[in-house]
Amino acid sequence: MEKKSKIILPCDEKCPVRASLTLLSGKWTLLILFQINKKVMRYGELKRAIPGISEKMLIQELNMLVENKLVNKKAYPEIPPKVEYTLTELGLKTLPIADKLAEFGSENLI
Amino acid sequence: MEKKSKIILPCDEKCPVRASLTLLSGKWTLLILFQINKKVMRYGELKRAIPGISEKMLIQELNMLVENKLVNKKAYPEIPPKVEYTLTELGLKTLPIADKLAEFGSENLI
DNA sequence: TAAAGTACCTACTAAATGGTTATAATAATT
DNA sequence: AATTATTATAACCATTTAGTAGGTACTTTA
Repeated sequence: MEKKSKIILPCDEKCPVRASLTLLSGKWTLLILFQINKKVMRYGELKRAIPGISEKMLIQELNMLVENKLVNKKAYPEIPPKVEYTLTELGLKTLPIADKLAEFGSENLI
Repeated sequence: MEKKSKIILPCDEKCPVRASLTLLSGKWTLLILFQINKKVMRYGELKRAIPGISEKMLIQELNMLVENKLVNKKAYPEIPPKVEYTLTELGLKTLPIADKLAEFGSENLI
């Protein structure tokens, strides 16, 4: 009698999907990256581009993304203040993920 | 004097990225779909495949995925119980998203 | 004189997520 | 005879995440 034991390789902390999700799995994260995209976006523009997000979440996520080097922040010492956000090289590399989300959404959900 | 007004198209409830994220943005969701992949996975196998997830979250997410028709559930009326999970056609269509997450993770995070 | 716009920050509340323990029923293993 | 394995559900509390409301400091517009 043979033992049929299925080999399961557990996805631990080195699993690439898990690592990506640790960084990107928030409710708003990928949407913000997608909205910035290849553009230069100011804080207020992003706020208007993403109706429904609270100012707190937007600034919190932007700060997180800057910390994790997905987004560049350029502040001008002017009054009224002017701050521009762009994607870093690393941030640009998340766009294919957002593109797949967009593809799945438009083909199956909308 | 010209007015430079940048046109911003707000991403509302019909934005495909948003619609996808509403369904998939959880911390574990895409990881579970990725683990099931093209296989037939039992509850216990998934539990071992995703170390760190609590039983509660796993069953909660599986129920949600079944409800949203991304996952099929086949329960055998046996004792001890045996339940098999597979991806539906719709669920299979989320795999490209997980693949991009895996790609991003292995190239930039690991 | 008042309101609107700019990019935030802080305190508080609400919701989502996570963890633990207990329960079920029965076959196979120790 | 007791333990382990199986797939859940339910109750409870702790923690994390998200949302709400208000304020700051200054300028321009009405």
